[in-house]
This record gives sequence, structure tokens and C-alpha cells, in this order.
Amino acid sequence: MAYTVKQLADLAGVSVRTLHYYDEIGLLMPDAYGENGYRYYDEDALLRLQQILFFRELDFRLDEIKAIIDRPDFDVLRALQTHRVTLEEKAARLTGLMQTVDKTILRLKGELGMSDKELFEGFDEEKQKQYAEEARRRYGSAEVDDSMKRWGNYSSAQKQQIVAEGEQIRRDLAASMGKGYDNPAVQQIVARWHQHLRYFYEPSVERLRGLGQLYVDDPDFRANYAKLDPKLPEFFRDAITFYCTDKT
Amino acid sequence: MAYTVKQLADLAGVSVRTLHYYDEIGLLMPDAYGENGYRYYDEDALLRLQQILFFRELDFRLDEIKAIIDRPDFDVLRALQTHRVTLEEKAARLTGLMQTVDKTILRLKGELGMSDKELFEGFDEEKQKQYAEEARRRYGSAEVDDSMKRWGNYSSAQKQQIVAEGEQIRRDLAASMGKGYDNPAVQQIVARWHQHLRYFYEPSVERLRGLGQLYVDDPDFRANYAKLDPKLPEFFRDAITFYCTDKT
DNA sequence: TATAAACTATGACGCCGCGTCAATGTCAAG
DNA sequence: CTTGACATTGACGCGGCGTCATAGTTTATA
Repeated sequence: MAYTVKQLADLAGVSVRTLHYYDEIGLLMPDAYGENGYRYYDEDALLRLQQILFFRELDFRLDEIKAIIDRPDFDVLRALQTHRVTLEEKAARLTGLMQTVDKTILRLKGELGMSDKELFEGFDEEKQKQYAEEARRRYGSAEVDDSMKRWGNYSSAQKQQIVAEGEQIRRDLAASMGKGYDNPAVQQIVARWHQHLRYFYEPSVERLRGLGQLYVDDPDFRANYAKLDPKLPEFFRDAITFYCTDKT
Repeated sequence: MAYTVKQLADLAGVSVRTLHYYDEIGLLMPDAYGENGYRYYDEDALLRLQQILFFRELDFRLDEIKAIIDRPDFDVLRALQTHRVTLEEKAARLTGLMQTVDKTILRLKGELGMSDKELFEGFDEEKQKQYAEEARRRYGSAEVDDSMKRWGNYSSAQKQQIVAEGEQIRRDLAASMGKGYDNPAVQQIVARWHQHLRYFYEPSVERLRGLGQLYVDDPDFRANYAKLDPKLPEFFRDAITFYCTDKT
């Protein structure tokens, strides 16, 4: 199914002018030009445009984006995973700014001694750029970044967010408990759960085809994850019950 | 204490060129020029620059920023509070993008049916701009926005974040338990706690001079907040114990 | 006290990522 | 067969600085 410029523009929430420009600089070329000169985009363009938007969101310049996603070894899946971490970095930065807001409010009320320097805490994008620098090297390359996936490597803000995500998934699953394990909505949640687990436990996530299996099999995992989220045992108990009663 | 350009630039994490430019367009003028032509900034410039950076962070244009903070009725405190909400909006948007990342990963793995439209969910800044539009009108005006401060008005992403903040404060307090209530660090945490409570319970926050008092007095509040954060009763118990043992 | 290093100033040009016209051609519906 | 929505290319311009260049001033060190 081919999209015209406006169709794609509306779908992706960008302007027609932007698509023209991306074509002009060779960043996103249409699948084909009609004999009238019209641009027609195919499915591949969707994913490519999505990548472009993600990178743009993370403050990459368009020529950088082009260089990255044109590399023959560019790996979309890996890129997406890196996007996620980088988005979390960005969110954590915003959290830092919120704290600066709070502290400034208290300073203005005279309730808090606050150094001049602290007034500007969180604005700096140094870490951000540092990360991007790494990312520029890493995107697309087959180089593995397992080190980032160890719990100890996350910042506390990231940890909070990750735990919150876990809780959300748990709530969602709880809300879908009645629907039966083979219900597509439930399957989606389970998939999100598998995805989520990658934060903690990479190597044998593939073993997680059966929900909770790892929790049952691996006392080490059980202990570690339970430390992060005290309600997790409950969750697993429920989930396993859920899984078993439905499967048998 | 007067800052030179570089001193201020380093402190705030902006470039000297930026300060020159802000002077040029009248956005941030130095307190005084030396006879050598040097710029010297005073304390007021710090807060003004901080405001500028906050607005810039929220994608306001410099001329808009100038118009806003030059208004005679510009209210820094109110602006800061609005900043906070807007920052949360931004963070929530990033959360949405993370979900799009997750879903795209699953789509690529074939584990999830996902419409083309969903590929671009979260990129749109419409809400963002809509909010900014409101903000432009509201910043500096004395108009009250209490409606935003009711729990029901928060998005679920915001709620998550607010709860996470509460948990963080609780952890911080727990870590400071030994230091005595009059310890400045503890007072800071208490102040953050008071600030935090404004999310839920605006009118009588002033009554919260004694920590936990409201929890003791108001069963309605007790019930409502406990629903949000199951561990809160513990916290209050600890906090009250802490407060009482130290006060008596 | 000489000199180097670090800071300051004021111009002026250039860049990116489009927005925003303008002029013109094409397609689908009534 | 008109009308309106859509398509094209081309050109100009903007915001927010980065990045020189040129030149004066202050501070540290030898």
C-alpha cells in the first residue's frame, strides 16, 4: 500500500514540507515517483521515518541520522533498544529539572539554603551528549552493550522508572486476569513483561516462554528481583496460578 | 557579588556567546558595565537566567520569554509551579515514546499486531503546544490553576511519576532517620514532603507544619493517600514516631 | 617588570531545519 | 467541466546561536 506525501505526513505527524526536505537531502526517499512526479512511499518508508523521528527526538542532526541508518550494518532492533535507554536518560534529566524547580521554590520561600550553582542543576546536557557520542559509535554496530543492561549500571532515576514500569505492567495484567491466557490483550501484556525483564536478566530471557518459569527455576533471580519490587512474589504467584490454571 | 560573563556562563552551563546574544536582544542585561566595557551580572541575573533556561527548555522562543518575564505582574513562584507541571508533561510524552519503542520491537519480532499509525504514537507535540498556549496566557497572571492540582486531573503517567517522587522522599527520610528532626537535611526533606503534598491536598497544606498531622486528623485524606501508596501508613507511622520522639 | 595566558569586547558571516510564500500542474467528485 | 483538494519545484527567511577575526584588558608567572 503506497502513501502519498500528505497521507504519510498526516500519519506520522510531520509536515509535507518536511518530507520534501527529507527527500531533497536524501534522508527519506519515496519508493517511487509517479509519472506526474508524485512521491509514493511504501511500508519501508514508515519504519525508516520512525527511526528518523526517534533520532531527531534525541537531538541528532539529520546528516548524522542519514549516516547512521544508511550503514549496511544498521540494526533496527538494537537501535530501538538504545532509543529506549536514551529516552529514559532524557526523562531522568527532566526529573532533575523538576527537583531544581522544587528547590528553587523553597529557596524563594526562604525555607531552604541553596547555592547559586544548584539553581542551574539539571540543565546541563553534558551526560546527554556524552551518551549520544557513544551512541553514534554504537548504533548499527554489532557491538554488544550488555554492560548497560545490568541493574547496577542504571541511575537511581532510571531505576525508579523501571520499577514503575514493572508495576504498571503488573497492574495491567491484574486488570486482565479474567480474560484467559490466550486472549490477545493478555498476550501483549506478557510480551511487554518479557521485554521489561531484559532490564534485569538478559541471558536467558528466551527461557521465559512460560511466564514465571524463570522465577520458579532460578532462586538467584527470585531473590534479586524480589529486592527491587517487594510485591513481585505476589505477582509471580498470581501469574503462575493464572498461567497454570489456564494452561491445564 | 558580581559575576563576569565567563563566570556566569560556567555557572549556568551556557556559552559566553549566548550571554552576549541575550544582552544584545535585551533578554538578560548585566547589572552594570565596567568602564572597560565588561559585563557584570548580579544575583538577580541568576534567577532571571534560570527562568530563561526553564522557558527555553519548554520550547518557548526568546522573544516570548522576554515578553513573559518582563510583564510587571510576572510571578516567579507561579511560573516555577507551572514549569513543574509542564516538565511532567514532557516526561510523560517521553514515556509514551518508550512505549512506542517497546511495541515496535515486538512488532518487528512478529509478536504483536500493530497498526501503522501506532508506529508514530507519542511523537506528536500537539498537547505540548496546546499546553504552552495556555501557559503563555497564564504565566505571570494571578489566575489560579487549582484545577490542575486535583489528583483526578493527572494523567496516569503523571500519577506514576508523582507516586515515585513520594517514594523517593520516603526513602530519603528513612535514610535520615538517625539525624534528629532539627537537622537541616531532615528539614529539607520535610519541606520537599510538604511541597509534594500539594499534588493531593492543597487547601490546608499550611496545617502541615507538624509532619503527619494531617494524616492523624483527617481520615478522608488518610484513606485517599493510602490508596495511592500502600506503604504510606508505614511511612506516617515512622514519621510520626520520629517527629514525636524528637519533639518531646 | 616583562611577557605570556586568559579573559574581555565588538563585529560579521554562516549554519540547520525547516516555515512560508508563490506559481503551476494534476486528480477526484459532483 | 468546474471546483477544490492535492501535488510539484523554487526561492526567501528566520531563530539561536557557533565560529571565526580583530583588538583591548587583566592576571599569573618568570
